[in-house]
Amino acid sequence: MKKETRKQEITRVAAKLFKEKGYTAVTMRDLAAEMGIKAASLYNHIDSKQTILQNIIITIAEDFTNGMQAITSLECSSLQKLEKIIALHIKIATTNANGLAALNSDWMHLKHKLDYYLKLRQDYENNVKHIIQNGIAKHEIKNIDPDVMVFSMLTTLRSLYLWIPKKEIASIEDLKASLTKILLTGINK
Amino acid sequence: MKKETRKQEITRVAAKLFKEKGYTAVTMRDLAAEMGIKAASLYNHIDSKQTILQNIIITIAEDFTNGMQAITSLECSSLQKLEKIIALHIKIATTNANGLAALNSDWMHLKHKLDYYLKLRQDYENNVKHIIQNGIAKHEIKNIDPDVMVFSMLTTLRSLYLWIPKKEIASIEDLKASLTKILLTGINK
DNA sequence: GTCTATACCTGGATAGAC
DNA sequence: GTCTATCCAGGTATAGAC
Repeated sequence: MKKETRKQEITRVAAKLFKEKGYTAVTMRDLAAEMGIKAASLYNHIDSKQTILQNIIITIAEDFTNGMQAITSLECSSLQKLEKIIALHIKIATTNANGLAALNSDWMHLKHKLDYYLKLRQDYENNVKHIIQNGIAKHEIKNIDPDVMVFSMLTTLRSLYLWIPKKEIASIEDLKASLTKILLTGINK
Repeated sequence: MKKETRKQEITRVAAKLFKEKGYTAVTMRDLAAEMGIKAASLYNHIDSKQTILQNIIITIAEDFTNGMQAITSLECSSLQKLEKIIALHIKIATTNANGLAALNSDWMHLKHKLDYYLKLRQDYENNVKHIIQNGIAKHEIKNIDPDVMVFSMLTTLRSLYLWIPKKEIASIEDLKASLTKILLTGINK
């Protein structure tokens, strides 16, 4: 593990504050105080508040895109692919819960890269939908409105960042098992 | 339907803007412009930006609390109660999607009533959990970690406001049916 | 009920010393 | 790499005329 650069440290601390109060409500003075320095000093390491947000969000969005690319190229059933998607979300939520919060709550405050983000997000959703549609066609998945399935599954997975930090590390595997059961087989006995 | 007061109109328009940009990013000038008046004029009808947020959030939180109270006092199975909860969320999301957005994204910016809101929210979650635990005890519901079930179900339902405005009014009943199937019986055939 | 004018404060960001 | 000092834009809110 390489030593964290000052820029990375700022990005990490910013993500934590963004999660607590939201991008707009966090001031550069707040961020500086949390780092133990003055606001002006931040600008030796970063260009602007906006680029901090950009770095946080785009990094994660690309992580999801890469993860999805790996999954779609797998030779396996639709249900197995959905399982891999659940695992992908759990992994990213475990690694970077604060960044995910910013992605989920503050993406609309992106400036230059807003369109790029929206495209990555749309592509990702389309991929999930295609997997589900394939599963329906192959009679692996119940014939329910695929849009509702995508919505239900992705909103749960996208909210994991709210929840995972409260769990013990050891129980992440349990969470994965429970969540897979709930999302893929339902709770009705 | 009574005619909307100016205060109600401000609250409604504010909720719409809060949904788009978040509470902190919306200025009183933005709100005034959307109303076609000047910022100073708003203060003849409302006390502060903060009380607008408060009115939006607390009204909805109390709607949920009242709805839950009605459900818990019903004499029916746990699954039927969960179905009623789904219906409650769909109803409120249909009636007031913008207000729900503020509740979900901006509750942390409440000042005086933050603790009150958090209590209502916690009580609500506890009620859902008890219903599920009862269902497990009576073998109506699979024996999966009830916390994960509550999380999965409520995060989906809490996000409905993002989704319902995109649907046709006529398809709300379809949505309810699909969502009930997905949340209560899963998608695995 | 809305306006203009304005008070007062806090935000992001820069300049230049150390 | 961090500091102090500062700029200036834009925020909430009030006073008082119409």
